[in-house]
Amino acid sequence: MNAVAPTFLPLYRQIKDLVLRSLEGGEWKPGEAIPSELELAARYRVSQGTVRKAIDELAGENLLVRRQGRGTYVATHSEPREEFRFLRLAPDEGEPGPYESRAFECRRGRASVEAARILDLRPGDAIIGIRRVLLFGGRPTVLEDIVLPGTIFKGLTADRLAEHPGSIYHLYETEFGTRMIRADEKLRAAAADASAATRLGVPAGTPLLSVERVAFTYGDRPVEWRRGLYRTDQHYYRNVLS
Amino acid sequence: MNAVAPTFLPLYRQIKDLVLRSLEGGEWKPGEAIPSELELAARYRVSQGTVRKAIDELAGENLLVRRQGRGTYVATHSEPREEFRFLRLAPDEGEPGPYESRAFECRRGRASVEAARILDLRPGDAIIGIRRVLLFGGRPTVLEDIVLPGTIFKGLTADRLAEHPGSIYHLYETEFGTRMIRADEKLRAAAADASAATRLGVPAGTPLLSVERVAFTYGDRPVEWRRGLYRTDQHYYRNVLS
DNA sequence: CAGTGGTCTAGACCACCAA
DNA sequence: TGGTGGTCTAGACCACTGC
Repeated sequence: MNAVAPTFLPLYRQIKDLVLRSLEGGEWKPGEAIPSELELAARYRVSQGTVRKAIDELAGENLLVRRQGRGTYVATHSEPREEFRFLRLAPDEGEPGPYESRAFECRRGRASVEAARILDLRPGDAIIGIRRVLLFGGRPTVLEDIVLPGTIFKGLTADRLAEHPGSIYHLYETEFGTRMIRADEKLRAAAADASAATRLGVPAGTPLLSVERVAFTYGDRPVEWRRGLYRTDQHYYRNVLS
Repeated sequence: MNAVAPTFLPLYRQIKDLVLRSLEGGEWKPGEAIPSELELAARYRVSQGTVRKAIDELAGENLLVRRQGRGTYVATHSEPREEFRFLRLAPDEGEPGPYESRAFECRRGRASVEAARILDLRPGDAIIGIRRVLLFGGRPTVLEDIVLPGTIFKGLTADRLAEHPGSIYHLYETEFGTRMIRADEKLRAAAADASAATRLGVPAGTPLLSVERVAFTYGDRPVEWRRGLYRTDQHYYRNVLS
């Protein structure tokens, strides 16, 4: 928006961009190790310290994971520590536990004007719509509507959703080569309508937490739009202000 | 909790702790500049690079602010950029604007068992309870109950709240020498009870966003507990997952 | 033991700001 | 113009991992 053109781009920033391009292009895949700092320094003709600073920033943005004595790895949504990075629901009592996802709808459609604006498409472009419920301890707790660009996620069906273990972002990553790296959320309180009430097993009118999310992949490209309705009678949405 | 005793404490970590102690002890006050990197390097008998890494971390935690060509400053809640770090309410249309705070209650009391647990006090210890409404564009939007330890905030009255411009954290900082550096929040959806409905000018039963916060000062000491009820018909709570 | 990331240093130079 | 933070280098050594 109001970004000022930098008068000067430090070397380590340029190196960071080069590494980013390799990540984006799939030269190193999620879960794999990238070359050692000394190798990268030789490749780019800079000192180890400069590579180090570039990698530091990428690790800070959760794109890479450093492991002392072993190497630096491309982050992946299959790691347990990533499991609750994008799902900030915690139970009132005890630790966040496993959940079950039940997708009850998955169909192709056309982007509305709003969906097109948000996902940077044109109205009428192919999209895929998913509706699902998340169950914690067998209890329906989250009802979600997910909208995806059809071109990227072509071939995504309810069956493939059901087959796939783990988080949906893990599926995006392994099956469609699209890694989510950041998301913006807008939270509101809303009353359950008849449909949501039925799906979540609460009376109509029950206050629910409405969570609208736009998720981005490399280069700040929006590739997922979803709206969730959360029951918050036995869970809460946790956040840290720092 | 399950932190492993580090077998080895890097030098820059020790320097960081020393700087932290000076901040905590008030050697450098909010808004002031701390000594230059070279001065600190001389004081602690380490290289500039080591001081640099320590300061980098403190700046990353929003305790210090670097300003190229000028120096490094102690962060303060009086800066505009801090204004919305702890208030994540944004209007549906337009940019976050100024708001007005009306404290309609401010009284001394005794800590309940729950308040004592959360604020690390003993039940019956002195506390101060504040109730206030935040107005955006003249419209009541947030209703908050704030609980503070009486020993730290002795002498806080409704008048002083009313006199003070800017955010309440700015007041804590300037009047009571207590700087908030981090907060945990738990979000839920709740229905407006009669009292909240009146204060916020909505029908009873209206879904509201419930935000419970525990805020911490240096050393992870909890010093504020509050619960807010947010109208979300023209505003939303923004969050970034990264 | 070899290889990786992590720390620390000393010094040079650059970009930015205030006076 | 001097002082501050910001970048970059080269090299030494330490801590951790896996073979």
